[in-house]
Amino acid sequence: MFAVDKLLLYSIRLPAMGSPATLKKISTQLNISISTVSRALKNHPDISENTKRKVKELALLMEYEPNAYAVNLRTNKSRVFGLIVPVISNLFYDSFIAAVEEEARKHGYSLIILQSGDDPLQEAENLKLCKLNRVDGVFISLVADSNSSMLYNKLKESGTPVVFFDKVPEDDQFDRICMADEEAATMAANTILKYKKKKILALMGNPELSITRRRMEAYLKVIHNDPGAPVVEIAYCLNSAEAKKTTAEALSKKKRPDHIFCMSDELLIGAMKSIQQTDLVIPADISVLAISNGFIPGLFKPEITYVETSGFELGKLSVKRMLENMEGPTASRSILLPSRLVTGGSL
Amino acid sequence: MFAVDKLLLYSIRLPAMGSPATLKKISTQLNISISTVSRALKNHPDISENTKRKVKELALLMEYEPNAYAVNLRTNKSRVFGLIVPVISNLFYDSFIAAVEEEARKHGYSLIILQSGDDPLQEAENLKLCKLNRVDGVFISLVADSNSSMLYNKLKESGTPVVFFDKVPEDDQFDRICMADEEAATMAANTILKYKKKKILALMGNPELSITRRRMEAYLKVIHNDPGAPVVEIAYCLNSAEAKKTTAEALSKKKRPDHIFCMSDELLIGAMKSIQQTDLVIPADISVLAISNGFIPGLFKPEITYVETSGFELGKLSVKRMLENMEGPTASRSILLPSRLVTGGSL
DNA sequence: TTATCCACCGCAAACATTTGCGGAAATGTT
DNA sequence: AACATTTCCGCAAATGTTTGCGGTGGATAA
Repeated sequence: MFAVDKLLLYSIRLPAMGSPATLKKISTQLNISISTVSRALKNHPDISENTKRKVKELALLMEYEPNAYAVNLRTNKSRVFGLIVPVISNLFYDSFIAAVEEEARKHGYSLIILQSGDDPLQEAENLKLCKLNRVDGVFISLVADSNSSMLYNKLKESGTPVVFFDKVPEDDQFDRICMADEEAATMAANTILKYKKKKILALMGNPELSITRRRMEAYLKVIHNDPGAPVVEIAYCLNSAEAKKTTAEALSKKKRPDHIFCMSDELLIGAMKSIQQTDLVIPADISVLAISNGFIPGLFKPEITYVETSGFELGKLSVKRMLENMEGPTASRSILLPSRLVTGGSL
Repeated sequence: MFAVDKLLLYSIRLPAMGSPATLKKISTQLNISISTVSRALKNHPDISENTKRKVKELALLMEYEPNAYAVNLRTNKSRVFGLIVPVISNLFYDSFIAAVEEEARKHGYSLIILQSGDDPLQEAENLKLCKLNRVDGVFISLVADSNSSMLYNKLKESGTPVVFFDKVPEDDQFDRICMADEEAATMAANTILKYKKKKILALMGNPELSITRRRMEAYLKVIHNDPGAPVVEIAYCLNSAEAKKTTAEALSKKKRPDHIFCMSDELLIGAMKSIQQTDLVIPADISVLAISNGFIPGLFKPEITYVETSGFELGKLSVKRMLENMEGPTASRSILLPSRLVTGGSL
């Protein structure tokens, strides 16, 4: 922590001389070889304690920090993950990102974030950017009609692990981390059945996505299995605005629904906007149930009952899986994150 | 697009042999020097069209992509920006991040994202990570009691531009991009004065932050300048929960406020939760005005009137400023993003 | 014929680091 | 004293790319 050779201290042109300190600069100051400095800094047993001490002290003094690029070039590792999402500004993804960042940093990894903006071309470009930046692994949630399968196949073959999350490919030869969609939808359906509703408006997302199909099928399966099953009207909405419009139309019909199911936060927002524009009272006139990340439902009065899909948890799981991949090659796995019912006052 | 020498085609062990293609591999295949390949690929005038053609075709065939690390090591540029925020999962920051990603990518930059989690130590660590990753520039929004000034001074001295946004230091020798806080607060104050309110509860954020002080001072200045000024009770709340508690207490007093001003989305959420738990009607019994990113106010019924502070716009501005810095050293600047009033039904 | 010039290309250093190998000195063993 | 072992360290190659500089061969001009 102190006592660098005094003579040395004076002979050194102290801080930033040629700016960033390098192994070479340290080595010439100390009149030893570069490799010795390198080894001393990483406690290689070949180096004497005495030398180590000197080197470390000088390194501290000169504020030496290894040049990541040189290290990466040599070792072919970057300690950086790529993270590709359709959009960043989204309640689910941003909590996912937050979790990944938090977990990754604990293990010394940083994060490069790319958004694909629902554009398969940009998604492909993002994959290339990941390759170009030589990331050690990539997390990706696919855009709807993504067709970059060759691309991530190639990535995988080249030894870069790919972990899919949320919007995942059908192909089970990949690592896939997602919500237990069937379970969540089943839970939602079972819950609403208890309330003996007559007519359900079920707002579903993009029908091209497997996540939508899984949730819908599970939902319908439960409902249709019930003897006194309510009528279910399925409506596919790509975004909040469509959900709002669809809801408004449904509510203005004479035989309006007495329950609305929303398979995502986005759709919930749209539905609520329309409900708020009527005089209908929740839950007396109409009840609402959603699958949600948990933030939005709590903003309304009454708070909306929802089946939780935690982006944060999913993120932590994804990192865990990625780290397993970093240890060495493993068989691909599909992991489902269980969900739970959070009761508000909307039923 | 075709017609690689046929002989060549056969002599090449086609795709991934030693996996990633390099200049060297191309050069040996073609029996020319590495430098020629390098120059051919970047259209250096010294290289004949013929050679260029051959090189490019083979490069395509072998799926050559330059190794970013080697390039960075050589050129000392990474084409990566660092972006440090207190938290990612936040309506303001995530739209900011989205904008920065979008703009940065247009100019060939990628983004490394770090969150400091309101911890000055982690903020310092993040700064170090940026240095370590040799980013070409860093965007940073400070945590409350941040004291990393030496750190970003050092970064700046070492030639890495730093652009502060939102939560910026007092020191005007840095680039600072933020909302026109005075203007926004003044606008909010002037707006509410028209409504002849008696008692205002003003929810303010962390008093340690200059952003809070600026907004508060401007707000109070306008109010106190009015002859029939309403009483203003200032309450500092660090988060949504505190805002909720504070509001609840205020509303339960006999002389309850007839207007609530929230200087941020977070505080608005807390306030609304408490209002919703009463029978008070907005705007008849109590009116609400916020400074907001724009998403939250639209969720309520009636929609909350707010002064907009767009994270998205701020992001675009920040990148623009950063790119100016990339051109060469410039004098530090402070940029204010003007705000506008968005009228809902809460007044 | 010789000087000049241009078009084209290769050599080698440089960037910062890691690592296998080998070597000198010091110490230990007969 | 001769040999073996251990301790400690340096040499040099390797990673992939960029770039200043120098060199070759051919054409044109003097």
